[in-house]
Parts: sequence; C-alpha cells; structure tokens
Amino acid sequence: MELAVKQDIASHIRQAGLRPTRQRLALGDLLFTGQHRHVTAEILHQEARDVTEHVSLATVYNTLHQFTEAGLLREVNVTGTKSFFDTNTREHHHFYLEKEDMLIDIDKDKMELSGLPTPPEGTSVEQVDVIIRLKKD
Amino acid sequence: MELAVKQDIASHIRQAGLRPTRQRLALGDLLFTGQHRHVTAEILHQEARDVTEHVSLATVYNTLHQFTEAGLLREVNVTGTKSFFDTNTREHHHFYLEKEDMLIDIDKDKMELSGLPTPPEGTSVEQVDVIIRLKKD
DNA sequence: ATTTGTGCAAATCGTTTGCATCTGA
DNA sequence: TCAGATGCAAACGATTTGCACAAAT
Repeated sequence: MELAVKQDIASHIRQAGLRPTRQRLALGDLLFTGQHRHVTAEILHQEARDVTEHVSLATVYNTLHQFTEAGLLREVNVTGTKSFFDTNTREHHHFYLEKEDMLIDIDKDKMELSGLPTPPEGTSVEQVDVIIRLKKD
Repeated sequence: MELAVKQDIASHIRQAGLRPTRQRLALGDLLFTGQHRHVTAEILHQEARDVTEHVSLATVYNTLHQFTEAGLLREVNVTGTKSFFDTNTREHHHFYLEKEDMLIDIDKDKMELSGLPTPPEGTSVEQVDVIIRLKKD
C-alpha cells in the first residue's frame, strides 16, 4: 500500500474515532480505494488474506460494524441470512440479482420516492432502503 | 377451527398445488384467518403449538416457503439474520421499527415510486421492496 | 399403491461472544 | 502504561438437510 493512500485511510479511520491499526488499514484500503463496492464479511476476509499477513474473521466483522456505525459504510439486507456492506453511503438504491446474489447500484436520480409517509408518533426515519429484485428471463 | 373456514383454507392450499394436510391447515388458519400479519417461523411455530396437536419447526419452514412460492405469502428481509413472512401479498411497503423488531404496513397509495429504472439486459423485475427504517426519537 | 408430507436430530451457515494476549497512543 | 483492539475457539440463532415413518390421493 502506498504511503499517501495509507495516510488517507488512516485519517479516514481516525475521523471515525478508531485507531488506525494494521488490520483496519488493510480492510480500509480494500474498501475505500478505487470503485465503490458491495462486500460481505466473508469476501472481505478472503481478500484481506490475499494481501496482508493476517486478519481474523471476527475482526472483519468488528471492523465492518464499526465502519458502518461511523457512517463509512452502509449495511444492506437482501436475504434473511447474510449482510452486504456498501462503500457508497450516499442516498441511492439497489437492484438485487437473485441468481448471482449480487447488488447493482441505482443512481439516486434515476428513481424518486414521492412523499414519504409520516412515521408513527415518536419515531423518525433512519434510513430508506429500496431493493428491486431481478430474475433472469 | 370451523368447518367453513377449514374448507376455505383447504381450497386455498389446493389451489397452490399442495395437499391440505393437518399441519398446513393449522398454519393456514393462523395465517389467513383475520387480519394480515407479519410472522417469523419461530412465532408461527409457537402459535401452532398453542392451538394444535403438533407441528415441527422444519414443517413450519417448509410450509412458509411453499406458501411463498405459491404466492400466498411474501417474504420480507429486514435484518441479515431472519425473515418475516407477510400475509399481505398486494403491492405495499413497510416501516421497520428496529427497536421492537417489527414491521408496519404502509398503504400502497401513501407512497409512490416514480419511474422504476430499466433493469439490466436479460433480467426483469420480480419484486420491489421498500423498507423505511425507523428509530425512536 | 404411490406420491407427497412430516418429524426428528444432526448439520450448516452467517454471525457473535468470552477471554487471554497484544498493540497503538 | 493501559485503554482499546485482536485472535481464537466456542457458542449462537436461524435455517436446511437426510432419512425413516406417516398420511393423502
């Protein structure tokens, strides 16, 4: 990992109130360098194994949740059995290809929700998820 | 269970191409009599235990999936770890109360999606899920 | 009689936890 | 130094599977 990139990611992580440890830097590099992506813990763990000394799966989970908490990632649930984490935290929506079990971003201005209904008394909107499930035809 | 209701449910199940067994009738009764509801396998299993002789959890899962397959139910995924099944299969959306881990229906005409984006070549839309996550404030 | 469904227990998958050890500020 | 982070293995919750037995047509 280049020095410039490393420091970029380190400050990213510090801004989240987390220590830039070796593991977080490695995962941050995989997540925040280059294109936006949708990863599962499993996938990220695999990738980390390929490029760095060692990161445990538990640490991958910890880190994904900490990053999400800090607003660096966004969790996306499409199946009842696992989670994706999206490096794009801007408001946008998703196609979900069931067969391939993969997500595709939908540009925010490609689709609009007209008039969110008023949430029940005492609650407020935290996040809006729109998932368009696709099948092969 | 009354006879009239029983036969109603039996035909419901037959229309789905399934045999109206004791277990399916019991579950169908819990699901399709009265108000629309959002159930988990666990909850339905509990309820079934209270009103009938015996239904195994595996059968509850089988049945929920068969009913879903047949268009009698709709699966809703809000967390990465479990599924809800909605007895309302009309197009509509959901509030999700994270704290209580429960769903609330949003009437279809309370919110509109303007212009679904065109799905990628070779795919077509199977289902559109809109979930508005709510937090207590 | 044949096909379909069911129950049970074991297996699986994704995820979380407890705790001893290590590491960054 | 010492709060915070990590690794490991065990625990966990939801779901699925394999297979012998039972029930529906």
